[in-house]
Amino acid sequence: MPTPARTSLTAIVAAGRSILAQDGLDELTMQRVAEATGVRAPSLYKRVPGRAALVRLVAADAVAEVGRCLDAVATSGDPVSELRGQAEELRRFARADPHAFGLVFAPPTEGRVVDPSLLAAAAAPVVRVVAELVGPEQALNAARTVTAWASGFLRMELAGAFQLGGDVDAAFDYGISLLVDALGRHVR
Amino acid sequence: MPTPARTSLTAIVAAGRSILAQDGLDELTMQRVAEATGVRAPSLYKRVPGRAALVRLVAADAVAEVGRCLDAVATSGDPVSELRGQAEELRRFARADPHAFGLVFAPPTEGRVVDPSLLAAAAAPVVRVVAELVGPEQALNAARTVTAWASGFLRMELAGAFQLGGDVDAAFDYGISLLVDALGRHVR
DNA sequence: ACCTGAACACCGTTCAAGT
DNA sequence: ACCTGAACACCGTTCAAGT
Repeated sequence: MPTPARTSLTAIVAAGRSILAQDGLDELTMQRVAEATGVRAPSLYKRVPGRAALVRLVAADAVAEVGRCLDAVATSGDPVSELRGQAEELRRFARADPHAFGLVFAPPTEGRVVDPSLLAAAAAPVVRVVAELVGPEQALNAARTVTAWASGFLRMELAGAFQLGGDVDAAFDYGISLLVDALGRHVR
Repeated sequence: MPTPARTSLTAIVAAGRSILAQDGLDELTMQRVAEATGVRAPSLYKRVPGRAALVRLVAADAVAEVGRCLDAVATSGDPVSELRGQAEELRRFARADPHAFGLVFAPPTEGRVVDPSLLAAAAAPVVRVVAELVGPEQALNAARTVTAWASGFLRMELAGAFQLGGDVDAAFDYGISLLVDALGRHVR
C-alpha cells in the first residue's frame, strides 16, 4: 500500500546547506540531515544515492546561488564598476557562508564536483561583464583570470593564509584594481 | 622496561603524504598510516594527537616543499621571468600532487590550517621576486594578488571547473602575462 | 511506495595489559 | 617507554520487514 512521502529532495538539500553553513562539512552527516528532515537515515537513500552525492547536490545549490547573486549585482551598465561589484559580492557570499564557498571548487578527487552546466551558468554573468570590458575574443581568458584571482583570494582569506601582516581589505582592493585597470587597457 | 621506538613522526608524516598522493584525503586514515609505518593504529597516538593533527602535519610538509620549489626556481636574476617560472613551478607541483595541493589552502573550519610561519616561509620567495618588480611598499599586495590568482587558477583547473571550452594553457598564459605586465607598469 | 529497526563494515580514539 | 588487543562511539550503507 502506498505511503505519502514524508520528505523531498529539495528539503534534504536545504537541510544539508543549513547544517553545512552552521557546523561545517564534517557535520553534514546522513543522520543529521535525516533528523533535520524528520526522517530516519536509511530513508534518505530513496532520494539520494549516498552522502557523496548529497554533498555534490549541496555544492551545486551553493553554486547556483552564487550565480544568481553575480547576475543580480551587475546592473549599473558600467562594466568596470559591475566587475568590482561582482568581486565584492563574491566576497560577501564567502564570508556569509564560508563552508559552502569552500565546497564550490573542491577537487574532483574528493568526489565533489559540480555539474559543468551549473558552473557555466554561475560564471556566465562574469563572462558577460568582462566581455563588455575586453571584447568577445578575450572574454573567456579574462573572466578566468578574474575568477581565479577572486576565488583564490577569498579561499586564502578564509583559510587565514594572509599571515604576513598588512591590510587584507587593501590587498583585495589592490588586486581588483590591478585587474580592472589591466583589462581596461586591453581594449582596442 | 623501555622499548625501542618502532616508528617516528617523520616516518608517519612521510607515509601520510604518500597515501594522500596516491589515494586522496579520504584514504588518509590512521589505520592505513599505521600499516604503512609497520605499527598498529593506537601507537600513532604516541606521536600525533589525532587524525586532524596528522592531516595538518601532512599539509605543512607539502607547504614546505612548495616553498623550497618556489625558491629554487627563482635564480635567473630577471624578476619577470622568475615570476613566470614560479607560476609554472606551482602548476607543476599541483599537477604532480593534486591532493597535497588541495590541502594547502583548506579552510580552517575543516580543521586543517598550516602553521603561519610555514606559510610565510613558502610565500617568501614570491614576495622577494615581486619586490624586485614593484618595490618594497607594494610587494605584499602584489604578491598576494599573484598568489591568489595562481592558487585559484590551479584549484579550478584541478577541480575541472573550466568547462566553457577554450584553451586552458592559453588562459594560464593570459593570466600570468596580464599580471606581470600590470605589475611591471606599476614601477616608478 | 515509502519508512524503519537491525545489522554490517569501517573508522577514530581510549585504555588496561603486556614487554 | 612503547606497543597492542579489546572495547566504545559513531558513521555510511544495506535490507528484510512493516504500513
